[in-house]
Amino acid sequence: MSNYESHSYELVADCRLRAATDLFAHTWDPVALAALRTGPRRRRELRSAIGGISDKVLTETLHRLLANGLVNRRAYAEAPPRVEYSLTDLGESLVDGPMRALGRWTLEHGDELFEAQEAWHGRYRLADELNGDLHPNRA
Amino acid sequence: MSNYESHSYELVADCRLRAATDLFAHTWDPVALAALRTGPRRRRELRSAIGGISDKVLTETLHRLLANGLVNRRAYAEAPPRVEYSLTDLGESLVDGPMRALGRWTLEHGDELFEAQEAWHGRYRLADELNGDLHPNRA
DNA sequence: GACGTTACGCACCGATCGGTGCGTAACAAG
DNA sequence: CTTGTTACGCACCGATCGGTGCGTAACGTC
Repeated sequence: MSNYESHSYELVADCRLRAATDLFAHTWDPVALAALRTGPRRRRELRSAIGGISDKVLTETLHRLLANGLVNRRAYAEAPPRVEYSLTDLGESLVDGPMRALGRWTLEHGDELFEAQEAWHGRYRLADELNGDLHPNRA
Repeated sequence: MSNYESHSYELVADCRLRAATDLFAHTWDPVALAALRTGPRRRRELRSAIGGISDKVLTETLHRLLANGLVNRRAYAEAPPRVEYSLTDLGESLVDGPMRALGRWTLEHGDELFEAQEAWHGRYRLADELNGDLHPNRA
């Protein structure tokens, strides 16, 4: 972070982009946000709506979303406990801005993505391609 | 993945969204894509343009982008070696679709995000808030 | 012949990520 | 009085992530 060469400034300074992409860095964070797009949900509802997340990780995920100001938390003094999570204004702007754009992209280009992944699938390793491509005088 | 309750179907089936967010899951992948938005670049140029990435991780990053069909790789049989990376059509569609949306969001709401993060910063831990909020009859 | 450059590979390492399992405080229902 | 429910916490664990350091094949330069 302390080394600024001529070129590096362009993207290191664009850390604002990283601040945004980091919001998608953890597996379940975007899914949890998407699960909240229809309105407030209790913790238990979220768990089943997401499907496949562990209890501990759900806590961590919600903690991050709270820390990033993307969701609100309301606890009611009832028994059994009742806690509702909902999107903040900031969270909503993220969901129906960039995340909706991601959704559209997946609808339009998802097949291409899957085809590309399938086409690669183990058949080429970088080393192999290198030895045939960069050093063709071998063999 | 084998357990389908009533609610879970909604989002587990929306794994297409996860397929997209997973493209942003690794720290440097989106940065590398952004670095290629202006045209083809040699590996060394990318390294300094990105700034802060290690040599090994750059290799892994490019390998993933290749495997996902987001970038092309062209090797010239020269010495010293010369390899150029560029965006595929799929990669370009991702960059100037969702990634540009992310960029716009950061420009508009980046400050709110940073404020929220700063406001949280260590002052509240979830456990503390819980003991004051959910169990107010204590103390 | 020693040296530098480029684009890698490989061994090793600490930190983080996500998962499992178990405990708990509060109350309501049987 | 035992059992169930909810929303957590905590200890532990294997896998993955990103970083460091070192080696190498090919060739041009001095």
